[in-house]
Amino acid sequence: MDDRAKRIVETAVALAERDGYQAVRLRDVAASAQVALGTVYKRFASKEEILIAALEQESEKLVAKIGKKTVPGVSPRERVRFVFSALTKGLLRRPNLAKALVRSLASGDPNITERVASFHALITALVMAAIRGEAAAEQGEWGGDVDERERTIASILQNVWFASLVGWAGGLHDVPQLLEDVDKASQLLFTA
Amino acid sequence: MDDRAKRIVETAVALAERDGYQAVRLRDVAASAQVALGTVYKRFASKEEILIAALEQESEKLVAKIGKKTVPGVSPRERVRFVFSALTKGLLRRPNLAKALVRSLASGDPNITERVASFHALITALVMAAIRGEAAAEQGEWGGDVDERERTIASILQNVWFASLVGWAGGLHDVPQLLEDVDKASQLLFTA
DNA sequence: ATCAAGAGTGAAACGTGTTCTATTTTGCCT
DNA sequence: AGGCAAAATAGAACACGTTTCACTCTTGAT
Repeated sequence: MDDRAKRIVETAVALAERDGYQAVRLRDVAASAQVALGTVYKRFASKEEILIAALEQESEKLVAKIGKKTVPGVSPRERVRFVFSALTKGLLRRPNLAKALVRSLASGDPNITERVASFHALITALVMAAIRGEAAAEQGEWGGDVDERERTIASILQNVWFASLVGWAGGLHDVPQLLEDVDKASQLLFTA
Repeated sequence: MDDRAKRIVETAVALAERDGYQAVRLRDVAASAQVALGTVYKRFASKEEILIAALEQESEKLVAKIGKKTVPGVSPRERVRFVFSALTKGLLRRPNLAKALVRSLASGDPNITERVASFHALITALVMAAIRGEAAAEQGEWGGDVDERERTIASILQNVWFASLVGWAGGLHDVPQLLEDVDKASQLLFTA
């Protein structure tokens, strides 16, 4: 990502953080990033793509921080709870930004499918590491076998988390509720 | 819902079915429903609200059909699979419409929170009936105790289904994949 | 140093969701 | 029937994502 692209994403993040999705007006983004509107569209195909790039950036930061050291907790359930709690709180620390990012993630825009899949993979890796009680591996770092059951559980938990995020973004429930829902799912899945 | 509102929703459904979300141009909806644009906005606050009304209508039809008789299957897992399969196939029989409706459902628009919650409640009721092996009850028809564990499982499955629908809408995976993901979750949850 | 190609720019233009206004129609009360 | 308030209408107007255009600037190969 070149300099201009970085400025564009940064600006979009700043605007989304202050006033949410609709406040990310591309004319403002361009002006504030000291770039012409055409340049924005040379770098990004749409507003969604800018926000997905922002999500990538933010989530990579978060995942790097969380995945750096071994996740605390004596059981998979505790470790998973820790990871989702850290992810959620990290993301939702800036609620307007988070809502905007979740909205893009859930937009169903076919042009960002791959990016969405990457995000899912990133979270899944983190959750699987938590289940095993390891530090999140760099991709392919550990040659070990991938336990299918663990992958399934991680994927289910991630789906529950994602659906809850969407619910939170729409005002359906608050963060403690969200974390409890994920934890209840963990509880059931890990006693199976 | 009065006559005009019905025509508006019907028209929106027809347009979404033919060419998807972006094809639901409110000027066209108004023209095709023989109504002025202002009248559309007197009935519905936004395009999302029209589509959510359509979702309500469609899902109520589906749920009525599916919930009418006792769900077949000898285990909760089988019955749940049947219900989600019926729901999914019923909804996705018109893929463009389904994508548009899922998109509205996932939009995170705070103005439709209640409607989204109703939808969730509807599905949850259906799934809980399937878990118990009953015909889906009318709300409050049976005075029985609400098993918290069953509600939790139903809610988790619904979240997995919803997240998968969003993934499907974005081209992340196909229907068999979606159904298998929900079934895998069932399998784990019901052996707990 | 020159020049062609690509990148960037500012501005206009377009499409569609949403809002607003002035006018007309409708439904109802007496 | 006459009159009035509410609802509907046609159409303009506005906001913002997106596209296009004509022009200028940068850059890298020769």
